[in-house]
Amino acid sequence: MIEYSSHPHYLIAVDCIVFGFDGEHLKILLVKRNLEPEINKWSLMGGFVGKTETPDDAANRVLKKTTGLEGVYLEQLQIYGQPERDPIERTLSVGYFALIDINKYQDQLNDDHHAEWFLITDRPKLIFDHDEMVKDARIKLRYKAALHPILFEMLPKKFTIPQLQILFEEVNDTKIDTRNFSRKISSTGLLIKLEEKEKLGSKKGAYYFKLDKKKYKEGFQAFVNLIPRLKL
Amino acid sequence: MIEYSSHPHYLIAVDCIVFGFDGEHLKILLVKRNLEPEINKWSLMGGFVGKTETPDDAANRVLKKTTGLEGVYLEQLQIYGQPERDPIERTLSVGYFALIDINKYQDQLNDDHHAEWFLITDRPKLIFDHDEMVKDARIKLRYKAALHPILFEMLPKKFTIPQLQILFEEVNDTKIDTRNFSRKISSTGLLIKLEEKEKLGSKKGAYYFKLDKKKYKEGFQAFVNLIPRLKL
DNA sequence: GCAAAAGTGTTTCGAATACACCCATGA
DNA sequence: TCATGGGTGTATTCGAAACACTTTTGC
Repeated sequence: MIEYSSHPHYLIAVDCIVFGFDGEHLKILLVKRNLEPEINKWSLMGGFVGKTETPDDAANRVLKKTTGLEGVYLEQLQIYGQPERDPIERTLSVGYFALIDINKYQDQLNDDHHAEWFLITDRPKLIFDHDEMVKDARIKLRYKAALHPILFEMLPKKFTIPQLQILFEEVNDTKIDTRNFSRKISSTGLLIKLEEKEKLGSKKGAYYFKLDKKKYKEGFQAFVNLIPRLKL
Repeated sequence: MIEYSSHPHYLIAVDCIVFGFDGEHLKILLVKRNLEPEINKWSLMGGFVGKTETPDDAANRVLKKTTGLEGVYLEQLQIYGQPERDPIERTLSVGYFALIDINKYQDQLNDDHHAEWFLITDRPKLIFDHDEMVKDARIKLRYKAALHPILFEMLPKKFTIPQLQILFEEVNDTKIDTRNFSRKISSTGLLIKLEEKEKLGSKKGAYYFKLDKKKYKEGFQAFVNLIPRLKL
């Protein structure tokens, strides 16, 4: 029988950076690690890739198990493979980032899984190389969001233009001109204006919009250039 | 002692898609696989990730060993992890793509390593999921090259604007207006015009240019929008 | 009536495009 | 002298950016 005899074998893990938006700030979801080493330290949600799974499968499974989320936006970041990144045993980890609507899942999260949201700008130190992963994920999110309308994945079904703008500003760490922003967003044709108004954020109230799902799918691959000027 | 007892371990490989440009066409470098299974079939250059290596290290090593190339542009593509992608034993592979100047290395390649260049548009069927990797690499190359000046990595030290334009056209599978292209390229400030002319391609001859290395490094992260209109 | 946020319109500027002719040279 | 590819200039269009006022309504 043929075999790749002498080559070493390693554990393969996945780690998920979950981004969310609460209407004001960009946040990430963290859990307290439940195994040694580094037990009870803050960590990304991770798990090992099973025998019959692809890394994508594993990431989806881990996400479902730790957070109850299913069918969310999930994208591969890169592989992390420093030989000593896990002190116990060599483990290569495939980083993923996910985008979710915080509000939709908040209840289950707090109750069932001991996961907690942190401001992206004010989060605890994480185990292993997870801080590096978060940093990379943030850069990639920014990069991607500058060209593709993925940020809608973090908003509820109904949302207002001001909310959307704050999200863009958070992700890109910048201020955007209200008038130019709303014109640009309108020109994408991705939004459908609703009758209803949101009245919590202001006296006047802001109209709700929803995504035009069909156009969203069609236009997803198109470059849209949504950010005034991408600063790196 | 702590251990991650029961989780499965796998082989980790790297596979390199090497792009080159011969002045007329975009090409990729392939080798005949020298081990079972699929021995003597065309394949990407690959190898296993050693105990003390990162995947990046392994990719560089493989590239050096099979082609003699060192210090070339190398970027991680993604991980390929279908459980059955290698029929012998589960192996996850990290795909990389490299950009090199064909002419610089052509001699060593043919003599030492049995590697061969193929037109990207006319290449043999590859083993395992390598065709998928090539397809993905091409898309990523196009995407990246639309925003970053990476294509210079495939040109010799001295090159002409017409050569550069052909390269852009090949990568993007499109035709570009000569006048607009040269203006756009000039406006980047990345090129330095030389006295010397290239006389092989035409009677009149075309001026050689070289890269302004300093500006290239500075401007690498900046978006430059080098392609007239990116068609997806 | 006033504070606070929402919503909208115009002008300016620069980049992208479309387009056509002259130049230099070897054959 | 002519065929071949190299090199350049201009007008137009479109999108990006800068900029300020009016509207609504809860308090």
